[in-house]
Amino acid sequence: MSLASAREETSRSEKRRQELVAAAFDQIAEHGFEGLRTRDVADAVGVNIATLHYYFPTKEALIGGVLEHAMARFRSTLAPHGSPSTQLLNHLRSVRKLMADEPELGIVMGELALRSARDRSIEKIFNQTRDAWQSAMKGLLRRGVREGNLREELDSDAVATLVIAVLTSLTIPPLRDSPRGDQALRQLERWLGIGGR
Amino acid sequence: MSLASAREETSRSEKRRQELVAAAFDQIAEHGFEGLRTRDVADAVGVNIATLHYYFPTKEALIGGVLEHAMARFRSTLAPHGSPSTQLLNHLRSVRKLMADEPELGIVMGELALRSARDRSIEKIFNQTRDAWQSAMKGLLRRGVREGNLREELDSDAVATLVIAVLTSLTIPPLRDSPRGDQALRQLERWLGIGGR
Amino acid sequence: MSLASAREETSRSEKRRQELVAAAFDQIAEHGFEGLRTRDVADAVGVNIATLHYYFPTKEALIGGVLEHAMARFRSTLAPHGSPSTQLLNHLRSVRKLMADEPELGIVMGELALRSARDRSIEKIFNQTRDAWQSAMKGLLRRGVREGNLREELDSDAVATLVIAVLTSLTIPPLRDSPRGDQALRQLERWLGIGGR
Amino acid sequence: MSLASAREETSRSEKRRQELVAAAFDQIAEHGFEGLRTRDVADAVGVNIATLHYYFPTKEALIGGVLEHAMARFRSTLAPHGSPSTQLLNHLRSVRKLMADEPELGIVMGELALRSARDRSIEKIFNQTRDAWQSAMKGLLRRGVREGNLREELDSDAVATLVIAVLTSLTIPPLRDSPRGDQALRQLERWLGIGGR
DNA sequence: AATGAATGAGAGTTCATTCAT
DNA sequence: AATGAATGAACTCTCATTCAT
Repeated sequence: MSLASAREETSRSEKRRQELVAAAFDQIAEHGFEGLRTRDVADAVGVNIATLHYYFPTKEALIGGVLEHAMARFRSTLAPHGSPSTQLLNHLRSVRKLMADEPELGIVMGELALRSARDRSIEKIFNQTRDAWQSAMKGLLRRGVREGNLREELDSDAVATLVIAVLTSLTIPPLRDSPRGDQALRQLERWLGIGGR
Repeated sequence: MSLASAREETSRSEKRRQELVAAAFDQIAEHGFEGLRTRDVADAVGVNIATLHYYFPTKEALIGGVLEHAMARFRSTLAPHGSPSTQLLNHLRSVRKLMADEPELGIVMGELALRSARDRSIEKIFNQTRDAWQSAMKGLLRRGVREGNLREELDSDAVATLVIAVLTSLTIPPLRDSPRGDQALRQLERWLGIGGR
Repeated sequence: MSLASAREETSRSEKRRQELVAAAFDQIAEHGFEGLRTRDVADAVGVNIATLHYYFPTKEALIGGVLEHAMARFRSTLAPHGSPSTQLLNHLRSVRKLMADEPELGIVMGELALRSARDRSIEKIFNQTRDAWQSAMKGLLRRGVREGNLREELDSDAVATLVIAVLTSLTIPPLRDSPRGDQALRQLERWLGIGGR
Repeated sequence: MSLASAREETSRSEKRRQELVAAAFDQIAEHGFEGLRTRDVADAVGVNIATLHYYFPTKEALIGGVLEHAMARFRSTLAPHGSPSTQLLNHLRSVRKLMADEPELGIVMGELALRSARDRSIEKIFNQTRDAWQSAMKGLLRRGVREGNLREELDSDAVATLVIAVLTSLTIPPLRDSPRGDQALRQLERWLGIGGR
């Protein structure tokens, strides 16, 4: 087998893994963990249930794949550029946009968040992501104050926490779909002194 | 059977219903909807599984009971008195206290919130509660502004939404247990101009 | 419910347990442990597979029931009366008869014996039975020598072991069905000086 | 391809077959037929499961290989030399030694013996081996009597059967590991008038 | 000669629900 | 009002076997 076809082989296999993860993701978004059935996942991809177990030995392993996928999808929103206040504004709006465009991601994150209370491996990854988010946010706020883009009196740590709290609440159904999410964010922007109007 | 014993009979029956609901509530808090088993609920109360079905014909009916119970428990926190800004402060703190003292309620509310995306009957009750909360909050803020306890420029509707968003985020694991919940709330109080310090 | 019907209830339940054990016994006799399927056992009794699990939570528990049953069936052969040499002769012949009349018991004992090498709980019960058998046999031989029914020079312990070895070998297919089993036993009787001819 | 390399190819292929048979043998010894998994066999040899099926089209075929292997291993013990009584003694002791040194062989023979009740092809080979063994033993005894090494009154056929029965019982767990196996054999030697103390 | 990927059939086990008592 | 017994339908996971490469 040539190197090229070996690479092809690898990617074909990896593709199947991702198809399965994507299908599982969709199932969770639609029916919750409560309604996640390995057979439905396999059916959605069009493979036998045994094939699913060939890639993911247990349901738990499949969920692990979904966790990774969701986290990666979410983290990709955190890449910032521009002045601190612009970055902050962009971040708030891109998270909001992400939740509006892909409500499934919000649902799955919510399901994972709840599950993190019962599943150590999920909890660990969740905490890591949250800490990274928190310190990125804090650094952004601090730089904003230093560069004069944000109000002086602002306590970067507490505000970072509050901002994350508000963004997190966007994943919860009552706020996700309604225009209230936008409303809450705009008020936050006002208090932060960014975003105009 | 005398009227008295009939009433007794009824209340004894009602007590059993509530025991079952409480046990189901605990199960959901500990294992999520994913891990809710009617048999475990019956065992926890010490009755036969068939007895549970005598009181709640289906699992859904039992979950309905839990929903009612959780909502009632939560709404009881919303009864305020004192000046608007004091009321607001009290409300923020009592919700925070409730989440700290009874984390199970937060978990179950979270589980129900997620389920509301899939279950019309839950969604309906959730929306009602949210709307009642929102308009109570809005009224409070408006009165606060009118009476001079709160800043003039405050847009009562947007702020009400934001406050509810922050309070809601307290039910989510990453914020529930850590001191960050308090941190976020204190920052919110500062922005609202209540709570001193 | 009256005491009588309670007793009836108990025995009806016990009866079902025994039906299931008997069916499992038959399956093992016919197909070995290798071919033991809980579904077939349930079908043989005419109940749903879930009913089987109502009585025996796991397959292992069912096998435990079969073990008990087989052992009890076997031990019932050990009840002796008459003079020692008569008892000994009776014992040899009744074990042989048991194996000839109920070859299934021999097969199942063989399957259990092999499994005892891998399963501590089976091993334990097997060893107990063997020890009880060994000491009963030894006592019988010793009394036989003392009462003059058996040769003086006989080493009761070694002979007891040998007798048990020969009887045990009767459960193994090559000796079980053929007339060779009888032949071996008759030779043993001759050496023991019992059984005439 | 030259003749030499063709032969090499064949023998390399034969070697792989034997590796697989040996691995299957070990699996049966450790887990019984009940726990024999073709995948484990392939893994033990370090080849893909599909490779196993290249050499043995079905699991039955693999078991056939194990049967042959076990029988060959066992028959090799039956080659005797010396005077009849010495040969007999050697035979008893070498069988005992074989069982003590390689208990796996005993286990696998036991598993095969049980399976012979259900599998015609195993039964056939088992009967052949047993018959060969029986007539070799009988001839040995007859010659022993003729040459004055063994007691006159001895019925060679019955005694041969008995000896084989005792040796067979050595493969069964309760007698295999304990010192009782030796005890039984020594008593047998005493009755045969060979081996002395 | 060897492999990765895939599968059909079936394994033991679970669970909400029912029903006679 | 309460129970023991029973069940249908499903669930996750397993295994011998196949096939394209």
